[in-house]
Amino acid sequence: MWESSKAQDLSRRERQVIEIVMRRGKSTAREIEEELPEAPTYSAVRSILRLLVEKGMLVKEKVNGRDEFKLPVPQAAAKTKALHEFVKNFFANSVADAALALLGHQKTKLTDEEADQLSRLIEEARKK
Amino acid sequence: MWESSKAQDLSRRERQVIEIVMRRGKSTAREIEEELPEAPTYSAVRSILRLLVEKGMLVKEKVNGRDEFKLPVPQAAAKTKALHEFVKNFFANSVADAALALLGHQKTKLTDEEADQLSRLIEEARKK
DNA sequence: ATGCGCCTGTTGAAAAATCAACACGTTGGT
DNA sequence: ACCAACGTGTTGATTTTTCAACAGGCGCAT
Repeated sequence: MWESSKAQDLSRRERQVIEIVMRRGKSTAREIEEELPEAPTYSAVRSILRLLVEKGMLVKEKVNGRDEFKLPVPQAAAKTKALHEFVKNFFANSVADAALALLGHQKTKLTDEEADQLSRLIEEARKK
Repeated sequence: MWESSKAQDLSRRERQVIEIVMRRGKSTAREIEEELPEAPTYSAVRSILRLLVEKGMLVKEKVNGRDEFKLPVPQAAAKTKALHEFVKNFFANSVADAALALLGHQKTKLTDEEADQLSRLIEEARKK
């Protein structure tokens, strides 16, 4: 009977914490404390983590008697979902526009493997 | 002496408003009210807008005696910047990973023109 | 010109987020 | 087994955010 908790509803600190966990895959409270901008006390970090667990945005797991925090879904899937959510919000859901903004006018360099993979995906997505 | 105001520092409501303006390019308070999830009163929306202007995150402009709100920088640039910020936070700054997540495993369809543009960008980014 | 409807800006109350202090439990070294 | 250091969970105070009520202004139709 608790809420589904959209990312939209997260507060500033909660968002920052989720981002760290998304990037790292899993984290201890101490690691999050170290990465948080304007980091508060360790104790405060714990409070935020507890709230996120209550909201179902993170799951807590004992590892060697210590707490580790992870996303309730596989990291890769969560990141992909977040990216598409972002594209929906900022690029009116146009994946093409977003991809162009991502790859265009940039000193981005791709390995041959990456470039080949992307080319293949593009051909698959090309409308018949 | 005023703050630089990173997107990181925005509160939940402020973020929602900025996203709307990013997507629309410009907005009146009334338009924002209509798009906000769990919309509060018009008056409350105005309060949030005023704060955002004070922080320099939005600029206010009189159009026909009415207020319109825009980003202080061109919309396209702001969106691209936000996207790269996102990639930095969620994909450890790997544009390639993000692009793969964006285009991969998706029912995304690209027009020939879009596909051609993207292919060209990829070849430009391919390491020599 | 007058009134009506909408827009505007200010203020302070209500709610939420943020934070740190504290008490307690656990680990690990000696 | 002991102690110190560190991890944990709870609580309540402080700060920030969120919100709506209100007072006044502007445009527009009559």
